[in-house]
Amino acid sequence: MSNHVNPKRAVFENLARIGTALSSAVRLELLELLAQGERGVDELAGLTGASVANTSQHLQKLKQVGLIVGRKEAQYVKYRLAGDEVVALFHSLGMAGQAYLTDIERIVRLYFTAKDDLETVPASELLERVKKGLVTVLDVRPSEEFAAGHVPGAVNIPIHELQRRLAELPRRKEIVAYCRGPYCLMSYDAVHLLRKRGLKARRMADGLPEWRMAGLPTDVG
Amino acid sequence: MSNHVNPKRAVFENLARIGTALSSAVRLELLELLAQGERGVDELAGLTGASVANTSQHLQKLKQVGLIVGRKEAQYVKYRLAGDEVVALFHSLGMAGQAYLTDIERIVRLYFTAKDDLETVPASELLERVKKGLVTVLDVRPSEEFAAGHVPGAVNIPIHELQRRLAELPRRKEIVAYCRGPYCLMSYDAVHLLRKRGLKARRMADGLPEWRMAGLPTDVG
DNA sequence: CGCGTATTCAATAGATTACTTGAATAATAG
DNA sequence: CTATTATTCAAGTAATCTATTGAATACGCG
Repeated sequence: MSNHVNPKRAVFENLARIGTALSSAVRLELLELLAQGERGVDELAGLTGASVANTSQHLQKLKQVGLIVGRKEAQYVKYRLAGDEVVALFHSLGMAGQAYLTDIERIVRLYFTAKDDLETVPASELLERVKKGLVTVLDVRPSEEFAAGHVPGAVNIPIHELQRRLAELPRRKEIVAYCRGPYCLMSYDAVHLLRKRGLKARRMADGLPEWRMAGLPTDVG
Repeated sequence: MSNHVNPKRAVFENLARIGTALSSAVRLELLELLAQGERGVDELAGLTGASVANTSQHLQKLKQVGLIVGRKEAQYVKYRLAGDEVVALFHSLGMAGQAYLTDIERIVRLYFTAKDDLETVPASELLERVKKGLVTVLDVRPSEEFAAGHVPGAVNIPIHELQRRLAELPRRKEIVAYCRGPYCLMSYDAVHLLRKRGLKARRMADGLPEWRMAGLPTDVG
C-alpha cells in the first residue's frame, strides 16, 4: 500500500489555512459584507471600523486562501467572494455556531425578542406568495446594494429612510423584510418599527446571499 | 434605530472562535477521525501521531467551541462530534478548499490518477443499485468502525486484509468502495488494488459521514 | 508633469497559539 | 491500599498573529 501520511497531512494543512482565515471577527465581517457584492478597500474599512491598512491586510489573507478575489478598476481594487462555496461555508459556520455556541443564540435572542426570530418566512415559500400578490417584500439595504441585485418584486426602502417613507407601504398586506443575511440586523429593526406603527411585518429567514445560493432568481437595477 | 455594533460584533467574535478551532491541521484530522464515531484520547493520539497531552489540549479547544462532546466511561473519556452541523461544516470547508486552494486538488490528483477521482459513484444512486443486487459495496475501514455503522448490505474487508481476502469478492459484479470521507485515502488504494487484479471497481463519491448527513440509512453490527 | 487618492508593503510591539515537559487527578486492577 | 493507566493541568519557550505606524506604489486628474 502507499504512503498515506504525506498527502493527507498536506490536505489538512491547506484546509487549516482556510480555518485560519475564518478565525478573525473582522475577516468574518468582511466576508459578510462581500457576500452582498463587490466593494472597495476603503469602503470596507469604513463599514467595519478598522483602519485601511489593517483592512487591506485582512483582505490579503482572505485572498491568499482563495476565499475572495480582487479586481483592479481604475485606482480602486474591488473585492468579491470567490464563489458560492464560500457562501455555503459561511452559512455552515453560522449554523454550527447557532447550534453549539450558545452564546450567539443568546445574544441575538436577548437583543431582539425571541418572537421576531421565530416568525420568519422561509425564502422558498416567499416567491410564490409574491407572485400571487399576497405579500410585499421589503428590501431595507442601501440603494446601491439593491441595485446590484434583489428579490424580484421587492420594494427598496433603506432602513434609515423607513420611518419617513412609511406611507409607501400597504397598511393591510403583509410585509416581509430582508437584508443581508441571518446576521444582518437591519431587518430586525425594520420589523420592529413597522409593527410599532401597526403594520403586519415579518422577517425573511435569510438574506439575499442565501437567496442566491438557493438558486432563486434575482432582479437588478 | 438601535445600536448595531455590539451584538453583531459579538456574533462574529463567537463564530471566529469556531474558525480558530478549524485553523489547525491536527484538529481537522481529529475531527475527521471523530466523524467515524467515538474515540478515546490515547487512541486519537496514536492515530494522529501527536503526543497525548497535545492531543488532549486540541480536544479541549474543539470542546470549548462545542464542535465535539466528551463522555466519561470508566477511566476513559470518549469524544465524538457534537452533531450533524459539524459534519456539514467540515464538508463545506473541504468543498471550499477543493474549489479555491488549488494545492489540495493538485496534491490529491497528483498522488492518485485523475481517472480514479472522476469515476466516483454518487451516494444517492448507490442505495437502489445495492437493493437490486447490481453492485457490491465494499467498506474498507477497520472492523470497529464498520460495526459502529455502515452502508446497508456492505461487505467489510479492512484495507490491510484486502489482498489476502480478494476471493471473497465477486469477479464480475461491480464493486463500489468507500471509507471515511472525501479525504480518506483508503478507498483509493482499494480501487487501485482491485483493478490491478482485474475486478471492476469504483469509489463512492463520499464517505460514511456524508452518507449519514444525506439522511441515508445505516446498519450497525 | 506634479498632486491627491487608493491601496499595499514593511517594520514593530503586544497578544495569542503550539508543543513539550513534568506533575496532578481520577478510576480501575491486583 | 497500592500500582497502573488514562486524562488533564500548569508552566515555559518558540513561533505565529494582530493592529499600528509610516513609507512606497499605482492610478487618475488637472
